[in-house]
Amino acid sequence: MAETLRRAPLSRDRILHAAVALADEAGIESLSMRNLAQDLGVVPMALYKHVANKDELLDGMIDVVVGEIDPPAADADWKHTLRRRVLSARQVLRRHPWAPLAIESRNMATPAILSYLDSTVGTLLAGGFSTDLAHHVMHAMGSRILGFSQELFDASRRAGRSGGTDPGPPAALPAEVAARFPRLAEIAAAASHDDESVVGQGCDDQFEFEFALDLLLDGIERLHRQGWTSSRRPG
Amino acid sequence: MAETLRRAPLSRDRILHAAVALADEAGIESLSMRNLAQDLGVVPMALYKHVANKDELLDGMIDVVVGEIDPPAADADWKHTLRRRVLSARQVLRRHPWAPLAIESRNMATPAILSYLDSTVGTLLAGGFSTDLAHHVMHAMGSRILGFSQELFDASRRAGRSGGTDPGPPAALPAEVAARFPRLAEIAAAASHDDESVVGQGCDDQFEFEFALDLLLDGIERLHRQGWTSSRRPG
DNA sequence: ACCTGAACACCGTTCAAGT
DNA sequence: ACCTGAACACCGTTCAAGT
Repeated sequence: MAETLRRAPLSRDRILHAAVALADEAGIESLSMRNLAQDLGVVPMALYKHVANKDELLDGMIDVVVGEIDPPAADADWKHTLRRRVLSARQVLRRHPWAPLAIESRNMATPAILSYLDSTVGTLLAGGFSTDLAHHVMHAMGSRILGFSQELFDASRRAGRSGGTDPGPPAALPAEVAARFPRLAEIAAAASHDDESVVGQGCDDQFEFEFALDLLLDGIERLHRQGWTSSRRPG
Repeated sequence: MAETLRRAPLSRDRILHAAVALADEAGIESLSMRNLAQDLGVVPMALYKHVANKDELLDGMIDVVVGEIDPPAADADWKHTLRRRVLSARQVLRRHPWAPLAIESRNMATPAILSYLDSTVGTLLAGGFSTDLAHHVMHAMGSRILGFSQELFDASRRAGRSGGTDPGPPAALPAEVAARFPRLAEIAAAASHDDESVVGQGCDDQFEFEFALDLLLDGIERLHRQGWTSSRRPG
């Protein structure tokens, strides 16, 4: 009897939150129906009463994450509203690092994502954007609108960990890599930008994210001011 | 004897190209060591003489794909050189639609990717960029520098396929989705932009990709002309 | 020494047997 | 009617047996 009372009765919501917690703590590769069931103190097949299959479980997890993003503050202009919301999305994704890949690997937009995108479009239209420009802007922002960093370049920092020990901080690039790719090494060495006290710390992710975000937002603002339409390319 | 002569002897190269072909044709989810071995007319364990494990196989496949990207043409200015190369990368990825997710899911940059990034940095530095600006530009371009479309928004087009039959073209959004997300429907309806003959065709992926690419390149060009440094934010 | 079949430790999911 | 253990059809990879 103690075993059956140990936890609240199973529900879709409890399953989804347990799955998110498992992915957060152990990584998405540890998320199996069997592991999840064990975490919940339940037999694996019990999960299938609440989620149809693993894909639907992942969709539900994505909706949980997207639901954590702050709603748009309606008191500011479109640019600040959008900027704040994207940065909020980024903070959410930092708590759930598995989410970007999970979202990209699903081939269907979930209701929560559609709702998020819809209200973002609303921000643009309320800011006076034509439907035409709003459309292209949504494409141009791409997954960055959900806070994705999509740091391909970040991978170069991890490029050296082939050998055994991993001593010290990831300062610049390993010597062998730096020798083969000298120009990568050159800009990596510039990574300790205006923060003087931080040397060989690697990149400031928040700075890089805002740099790219503002580059896009400023360009979008310029097109908007110029009354851009499809017949004229940006520039 | 006929069986043993049926194919060329196994090699790492032959394995990698067979794996790329399998992923291209049947999808990355069909790529298993067992399926790949069968395609090659070989016992599964034979593969392990040439690749250490499946992760190394994926790394090798990524290098094959990245190797198909045109080298930079050295005769133009940085902007056109970069633009052409990114568009070349995009064409390559369109032939290998599994590659973006595969690249993002690997946590280590492969030699071919590092080489690609290194020569791209070289283009920027040769164009007179400071190492500082070149560094942030690489981050801002992100995976788009490898031709990634990262069309999150594209997913909304596929949002309606829950029911059974799938009749006709994906014209705008399904009625139920359009009703719940009216502003998404509004900009989706604007998708048939200046091409008058195409109605309800969905988005022009190439147009959207170049729109975003040029938005970034134009913004980058502006910063470069202004002699941007870390102490001043873009804008 | 080389190759390879069987085996191991997992998966997601089906299905029939048990209550 | 509901729940669930065993089973099925897969994985990637180890390992020992066979040549």
